[in-house]
Amino acid sequence: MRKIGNQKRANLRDVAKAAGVSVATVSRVLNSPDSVAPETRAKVQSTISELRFMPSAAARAINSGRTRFVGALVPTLDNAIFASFLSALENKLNDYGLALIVSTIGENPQLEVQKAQSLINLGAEALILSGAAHDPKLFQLTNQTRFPTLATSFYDDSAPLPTIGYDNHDAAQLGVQYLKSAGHRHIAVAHGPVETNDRTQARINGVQSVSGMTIDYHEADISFEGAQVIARNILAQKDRPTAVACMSDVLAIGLLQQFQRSHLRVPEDISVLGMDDLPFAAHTFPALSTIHLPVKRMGTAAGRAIGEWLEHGNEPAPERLEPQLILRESVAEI
Amino acid sequence: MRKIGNQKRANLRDVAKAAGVSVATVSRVLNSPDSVAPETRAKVQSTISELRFMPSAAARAINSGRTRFVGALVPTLDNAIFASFLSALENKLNDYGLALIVSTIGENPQLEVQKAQSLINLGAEALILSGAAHDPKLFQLTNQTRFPTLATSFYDDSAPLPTIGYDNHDAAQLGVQYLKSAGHRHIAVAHGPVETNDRTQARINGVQSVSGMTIDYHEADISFEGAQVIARNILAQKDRPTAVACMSDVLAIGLLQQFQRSHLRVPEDISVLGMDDLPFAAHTFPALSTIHLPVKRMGTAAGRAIGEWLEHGNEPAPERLEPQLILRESVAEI
DNA sequence: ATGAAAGCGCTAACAT
DNA sequence: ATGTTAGCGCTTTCAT
Repeated sequence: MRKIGNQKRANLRDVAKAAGVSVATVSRVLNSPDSVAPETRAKVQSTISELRFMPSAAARAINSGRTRFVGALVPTLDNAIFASFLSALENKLNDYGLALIVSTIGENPQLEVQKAQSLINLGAEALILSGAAHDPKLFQLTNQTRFPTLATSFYDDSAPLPTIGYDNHDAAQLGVQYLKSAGHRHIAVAHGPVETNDRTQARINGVQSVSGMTIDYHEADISFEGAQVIARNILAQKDRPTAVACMSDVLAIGLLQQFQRSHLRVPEDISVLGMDDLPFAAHTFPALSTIHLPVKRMGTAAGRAIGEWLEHGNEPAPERLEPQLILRESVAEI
Repeated sequence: MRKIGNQKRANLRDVAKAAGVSVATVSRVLNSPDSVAPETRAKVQSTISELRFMPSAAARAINSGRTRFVGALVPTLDNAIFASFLSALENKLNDYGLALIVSTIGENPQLEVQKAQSLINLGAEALILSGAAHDPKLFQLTNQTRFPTLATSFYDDSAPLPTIGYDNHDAAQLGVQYLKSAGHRHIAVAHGPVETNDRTQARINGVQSVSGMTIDYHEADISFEGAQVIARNILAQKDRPTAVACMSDVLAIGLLQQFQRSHLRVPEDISVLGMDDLPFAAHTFPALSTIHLPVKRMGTAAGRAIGEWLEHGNEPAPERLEPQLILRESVAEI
């Protein structure tokens, strides 16, 4: 038994004995107070606080089969996009009396399976995933057992899992179309690794769906170092594009800095468009024009979906959230 | 009982029956495989995977008294400082086979007590706090029961709890001293709310410890909006300071933008010094000089401390991590 | 309205 | 090396 310090934690029996009732009665005041006589209830409740009694979640779980927490798997916390999502998710979950436990998995599908496994072992009642690309084993894990699982950060109403998110294809298309309407005909696209990230792939498809543009593709890590590499390559070009569409704000902000450092003015000499709408994006100089991805709303929607699923058995319907063009100062009309 | 889909989850007894051994043997191959004959072990293991058996964490916890997860309470995830800390913490914890569950509490001490309570209810084996200011009830909760609790984000070897962190007083002092050595004699200090944040208070004390400076204090929310207000106030001054020391990078980055927007050059017209060293800080234009707070190392140290405490009973010693001056481009020597 | 008692899935003595 | 069995702290019938 786990004892902390000297006095071991009081349990149901201790309370029952001290209050002069049976354990069943104590359990009742905990779970259905109305079924207990007011006086009895009052006495039990006061004994509970006297003894600082706290029901054991484990013992509860073993009986009720409910742990009241769900797990989320995200690539990283080191990215405001996921952090915002998770904080909105946690808030909504709390409305349903559900706790959230977060695991980070990098971009490693194997690790994801493993962490999903431990989350389920731990007792998670549902899983919330990011993106569409997952190890098949993950689906074995969740699909076969019909384990409540939700995919986020993308929208696809024909996916094997319910999805809640924005359409990455459309988001990128929206950006490039805007660039086109602003008069740009030759642009660069800066994006992260395609191989390991399905959302990036979807965005590139969106870019390609816009006709009548000359487009150079630059792939690098989504990091400031990656941006540096891309900037160097763009700067070295003989026929330089008039704008660069970044598939991530981090890349855009990095480019902003690198261009200015090379005495290229943004947007006079070259335009930069981001994607994500990180908190910082509005506060760079010049302020970044970007595609806003509704991650807060996504977190709230995911929380509600899971809450309804677990508490009322309503299986979630796919939900599509619209990305939005945010015009600030980093793109010029030409 | 919780059953998912049709076939209820296999349990120890099912495995034992199917493998033709006793439940104890199955339990043994799970917990001390070496004590089981190789053949028996092999048979049991194969039955385990056939039946997709997964031990129930709750049942385990109830017996062993161990849940193998710890809780962390942070103000917010919407701040790279905490996100970095947590990801390092989680990594280190994983080395000890410990999982991390994160709760966000804003700047609300009441909420902190409440969330701490639910974490403990849930079965957390230890708690990791941020900062020094907590509701007394929190200490009742943890101190009286000698619940393993660690405080981070500040250092104080005489605190009631073991602390792992940097000295906020020294960090601020370091910054202002640098400004002084660079020739600045009249500076502004931009900081967040003092009332609700003990770390901010400590930093201000550090600022005040430097003599021979004229210092204007500007308090605002730690946000870009807050920075905007502070920038307006500084800009409106007749006798303008030559530098502003920000107690947070968010404030510094906001100021950078606001100053440039008002056609004030940084650092030629006014210097800006940050604190935190957010990932973005190196990639603003001009790049931000700042005080680096070793949050990654702090996360690792905290993870190790908790791991050693829980796994080997070694109570952690306070640990002091040094803040570090990072010279980039936003401060001029005059 | 309350109590007695049977488990839940597992671990840990204790036997063999 | 393996089995038997008594719990762990709680919820939940089923009686009363």
